[in-house]
Amino acid sequence: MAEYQILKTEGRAKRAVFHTVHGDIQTPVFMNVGTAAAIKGAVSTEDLEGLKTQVQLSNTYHLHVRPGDRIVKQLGGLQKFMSWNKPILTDSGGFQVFSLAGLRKIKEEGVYFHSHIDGKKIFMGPEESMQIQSNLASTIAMAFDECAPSKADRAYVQASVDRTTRWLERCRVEMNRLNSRDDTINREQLLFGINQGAIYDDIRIEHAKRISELDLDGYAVGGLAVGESHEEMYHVLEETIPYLPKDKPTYLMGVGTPANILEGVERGVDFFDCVYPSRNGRHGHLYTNHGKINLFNAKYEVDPRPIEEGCGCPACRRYSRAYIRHLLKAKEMLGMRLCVLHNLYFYNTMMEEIRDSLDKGEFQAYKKRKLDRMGNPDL
RNA sequence: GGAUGGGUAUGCCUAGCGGCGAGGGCAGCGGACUGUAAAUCCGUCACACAGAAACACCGCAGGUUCGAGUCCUGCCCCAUCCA
Repeated sequence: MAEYQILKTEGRAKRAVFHTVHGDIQTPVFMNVGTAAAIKGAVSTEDLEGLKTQVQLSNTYHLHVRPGDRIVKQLGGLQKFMSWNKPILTDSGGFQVFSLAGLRKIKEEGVYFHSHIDGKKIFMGPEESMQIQSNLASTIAMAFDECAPSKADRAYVQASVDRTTRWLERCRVEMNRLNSRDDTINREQLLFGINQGAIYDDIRIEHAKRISELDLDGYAVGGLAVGESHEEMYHVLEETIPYLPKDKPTYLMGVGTPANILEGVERGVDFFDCVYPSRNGRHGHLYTNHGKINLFNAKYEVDPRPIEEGCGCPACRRYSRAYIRHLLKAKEMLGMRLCVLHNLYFYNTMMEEIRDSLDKGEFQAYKKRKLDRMGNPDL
């Protein structure tokens, strides 16, 4: 059984440790996203060891489609498969209900997808999602939910949230059953519930109260950063998190920019994840303490400086902006790789700084300094 | 000297075969991306402009035609082959 231990608080911000069978997670933490059991951009497990990565996130839907969760199970689970012996969180497929909206139908029993790879029919309900995640043997499994678009109307959101609640109850029963089976690889697999409700405070709060009664291992706020404004997102966090269990970790799914993370920590979030550092890295957008830069821009053509002065990442320790820009323009794999390494290092380092500042009771000061230096609040 | 095939916009390649203010691609330049259908996508890429108003070049010069990038003639380049 996992233990969530709060070490320090500052306002609603929390500094904690989450003890799991796969090791401790120091929070607040940014999980590095490797959807298909790999962080895109040719990032290896060895790389991650030098990037302060604590947790990797992989995806139920994608790994079910390819290579197949049974194959991963045969090979000893995702940790062995990927050669990563630290915690892994698997997303449930709930986000694909949103992102693959054109390829699926939602029913009470679950969701019928057409595979984005070959069009094959795939059914995924709460039980299937739990079975797949159990086969993958991740440290933390996410409940199967519907991530509804932020602009969905009230009636739709209410119906969707009610269904997500029923699904959550089914997830819990199924996860308990799977964890008690002898042939389950990780019999201590944790289950996090997901709060939904778009930007309707009352639906969010009501749902938070409902799922809190289920005594799950952690609670996520989902359905944010899907079209609403930053203000709306922060408002939802302020209104909703107080109704989630204080003695369990809180996870803000799919978020976000460095500024989003600082605002999230302030409102009580422990876990974050986002494709930004990896995707933006592949696209040549680099995070620095003085704002985001686009290495494709002509002004970096003869820039001999590293991406960021003083940065300890593998890209900044050796290479110039001009060289990496050349690699990107020449479509050399190394270019993307170095950029992704830098961005992950930037994010993971920022989380380390956040934890340090919380330890010292100086989070507010740190946050202000960081945001001032980065300039653009949307970063 | 002869034969054949070509020359398409401020860079490169290419579509066009009588209605073209000329379509694509690459390169360039800029932008987007939030639990990853993304090494992707979008914009821009002579000047100007959506107007009975403009007209800067489709190797160059003529010609045929209501109308020519497209057909004809000559010339200039390029490529390949033959002397």
